Amino acid sequence: MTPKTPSKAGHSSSDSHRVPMREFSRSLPMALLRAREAVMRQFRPSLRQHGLTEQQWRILRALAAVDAIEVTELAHVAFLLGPSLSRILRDLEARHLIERKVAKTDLRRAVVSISAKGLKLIELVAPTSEAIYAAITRRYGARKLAELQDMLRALEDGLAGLGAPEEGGAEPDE
Amino acid sequence: MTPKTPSKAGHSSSDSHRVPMREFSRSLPMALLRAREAVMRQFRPSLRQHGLTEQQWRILRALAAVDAIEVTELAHVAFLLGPSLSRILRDLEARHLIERKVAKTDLRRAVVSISAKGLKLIELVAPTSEAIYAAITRRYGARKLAELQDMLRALEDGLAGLGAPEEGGAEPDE
DNA sequence: AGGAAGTAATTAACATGTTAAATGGTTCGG
DNA sequence: CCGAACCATTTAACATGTTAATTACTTCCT
Repeated sequence: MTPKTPSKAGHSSSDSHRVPMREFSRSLPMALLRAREAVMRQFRPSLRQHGLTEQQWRILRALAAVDAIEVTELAHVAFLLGPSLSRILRDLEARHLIERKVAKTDLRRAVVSISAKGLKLIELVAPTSEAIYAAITRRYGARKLAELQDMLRALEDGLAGLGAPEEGGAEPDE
Repeated sequence: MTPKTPSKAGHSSSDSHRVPMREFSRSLPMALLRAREAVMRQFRPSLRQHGLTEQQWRILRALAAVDAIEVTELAHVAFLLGPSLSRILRDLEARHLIERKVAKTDLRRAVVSISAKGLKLIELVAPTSEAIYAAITRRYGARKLAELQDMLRALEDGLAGLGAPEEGGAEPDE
């Protein structure tokens, strides 16, 4: 039925050119990407049904947990770069899901908060989202999931200062 | 150092609005995203120095491992969606890093292969890339790294058929 | 005070992610 | 042999990732 038979178009592992490199499917970035995609694939349809992208949902959730927050701090919390955040906030504000005002003490800073409409949307989406998360947890095992998260955090922390030049410390040579 | 002192702007955990939701920083998608970003942050500067994006590098590496490959299969291997791959192949071909020709047996299919120039570029970048990977492995521990990869693959496999409707097979109930 | 340097946010420009639609080619049933 | 259904690839349209440049405001130094 499915003519999905590979093993054609030439040969299996024809290394006519061969550079000494990792097998690629075994690379850590690829493994992380694939795992994350497998997870997000579960959530995207539900979010899309409510007109939200993954990043917009991240922002709303972050806002729902606080009274108000400055843009820079929001970028940090939601793990988004400034330019992305800027565009998304413009859009969410136009949809009246958030509110924005300038800080009184520093006119450069903007303070963002979620609106009543935004809260209503969250309350609408949250149950499905939590159900999906619960299903994933059941499938993978709560214990194992916690362990995975620990290992991911350890990886992140371990790499925190590898190629990143320490500010305040002179770089030996160059 | 880091004036990352929260606990201002009102209060610490001001739950003026509170929706029953996971703490967010503890969400699996976020953990995977952060970990992957920490890893990629190590590679990007080197790739950028050679005028390559992460995805372009993925494609060149995949091509270096085979003689030739069809576009659909390449998309699968490099974990890219069709439209992205289409654009990138156009660009790489214009830079003469790859070559493309139509399949003789099926005029719809295109067959792609790496060029001599592309191979030279890979040989130029690979040493640095491998050195970075080695540094990460040392930092995190080879054993632990292998374990992490196993857990990531298990997660991916476990989620393979959760929300995806099985074609031809009825979904029992859970 | 006043200009140099620094900072917060946005804008610009290009590359990719994501879904839908279009294009060109193939296969199959009648 | 012809059209319907199907398939591989590309194009379209919009949202985000990523780095550099701008803009507006603030601080600091003399």
